[in-house]
Amino acid sequence: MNANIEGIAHLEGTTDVRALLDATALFGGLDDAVLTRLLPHVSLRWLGAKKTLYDQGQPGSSVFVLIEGSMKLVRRTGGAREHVVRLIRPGEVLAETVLFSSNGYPATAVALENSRLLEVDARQFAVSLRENPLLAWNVMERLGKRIEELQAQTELLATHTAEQKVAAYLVHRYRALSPSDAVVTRSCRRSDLASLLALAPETLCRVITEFKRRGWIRSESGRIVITDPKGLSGAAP
Amino acid sequence: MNANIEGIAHLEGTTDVRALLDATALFGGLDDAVLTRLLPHVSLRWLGAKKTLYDQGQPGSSVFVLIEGSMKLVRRTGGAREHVVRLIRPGEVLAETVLFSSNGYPATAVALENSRLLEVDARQFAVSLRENPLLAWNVMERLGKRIEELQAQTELLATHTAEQKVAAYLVHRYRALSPSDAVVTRSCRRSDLASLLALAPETLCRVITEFKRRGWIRSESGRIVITDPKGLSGAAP
DNA sequence: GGCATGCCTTGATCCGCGTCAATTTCTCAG
DNA sequence: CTGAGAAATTGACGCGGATCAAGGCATGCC
Repeated sequence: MNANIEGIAHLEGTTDVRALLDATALFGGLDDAVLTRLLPHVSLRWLGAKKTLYDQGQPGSSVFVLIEGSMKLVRRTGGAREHVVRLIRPGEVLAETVLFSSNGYPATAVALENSRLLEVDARQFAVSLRENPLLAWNVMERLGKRIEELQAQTELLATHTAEQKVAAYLVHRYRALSPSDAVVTRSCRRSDLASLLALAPETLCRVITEFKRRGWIRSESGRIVITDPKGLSGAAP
Repeated sequence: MNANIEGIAHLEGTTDVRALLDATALFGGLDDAVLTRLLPHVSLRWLGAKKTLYDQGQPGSSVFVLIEGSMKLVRRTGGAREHVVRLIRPGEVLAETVLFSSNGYPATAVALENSRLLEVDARQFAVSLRENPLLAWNVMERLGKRIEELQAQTELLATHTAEQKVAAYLVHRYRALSPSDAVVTRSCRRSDLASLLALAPETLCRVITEFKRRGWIRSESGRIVITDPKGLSGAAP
């Protein structure tokens, strides 16, 4: 029931791969011929909650599009510590960089809930890319967006205090939702969100408590509900 | 005299735009016809030290390639504070995202020393992109690399202590150099480097002093010379 | 239902790093 | 060469958030 950015919500439950492909921002609006050639190299996959889709460093042979559910990307850095890099929602693309990099998957992908994805063979994708300028353009737009997202993320980590980070994140998510509802889905654990924002779980918890006290948010069966976007925006620089 | 990643060092001083274009990773190896069509929309620009190439938010009509010199990208975030986002060296591309985004330049570009750049008209670039799959592929590779760089940057900011940040940064730069010399060029001011690593200038200074004391680096007329890469790597997780 | 395991929450403590302030060194115009 | 302004350094101090520790609350397995 959550709002899907990419407008594929109405296809929930569909198993028609072609229809699903066509509904994504990446593959939408392509010539029938292109889609037809790509189709044999696309498959629909189910993934149970907490299951790993692929591991960091593993040679990457596929690109994915999340259809339903949610996932997290985790990096194991030098130490034993692991760091959540990105949370993924329906319509978003995973492992785009595999197309160009020979270093394999840059992070480990884990399902947060039962999920459904399209798996696209990277080699065939690359072939189609060279043949089809529109597809190439779509991919470039997508990569450009990723770059902007990452820049926003770096800025978030660089400049802000704990309260500012959380406020900025919540406002960001709030803006991505339909204006009608104020629910920020929290399918990930608090500790995952904390890791994404480079905070200790305890600190995140304290900030959330404080925001509740100020009447900016409310907790509702594990989700966070934004009640005062104005107030939050005031705390996010 | 410094090592240029992109192998355009031997063209220092050249004013032959076509030769310069052909030497870049982005436009190298293209058909003559493509290059010829693009050429009228490419110009060579000089920029004095401390001069601004373009301002954040300004509608972006050009993409640039740095030929000689060095630059910094600065973002003015909500507050008055400004944050160095990226340091740019010869061969690197500036403002790639202008091709896809309608938000104008995402950051302000300032020359750190006297610099020379190629200016490519964005509109014409986009046209060539649609017509030429090889060029499109080059651009996608470039964008993919940027994404990986940004991911490394986020990780740097997220996980590490001040010492780890500096050590990781120095090691990173050291690896990008030719193995023969251990000089990390420091054409930027300390405060710029501090901002890039999200540190107070004072903190950066203290860390550098400490690293000198440990015999890992040396100062030499404003540059930092790495004397013990092993030691540094040990401090970078 | 009952127990267990893991996560969230709350409290107490500590330390790294940002801030402020004072001194030294660098840069460059004249 | 000389002086002025900016940047780099060094020191003292305080705060924000990480860490450690303990208790409350879910979820899942038998």
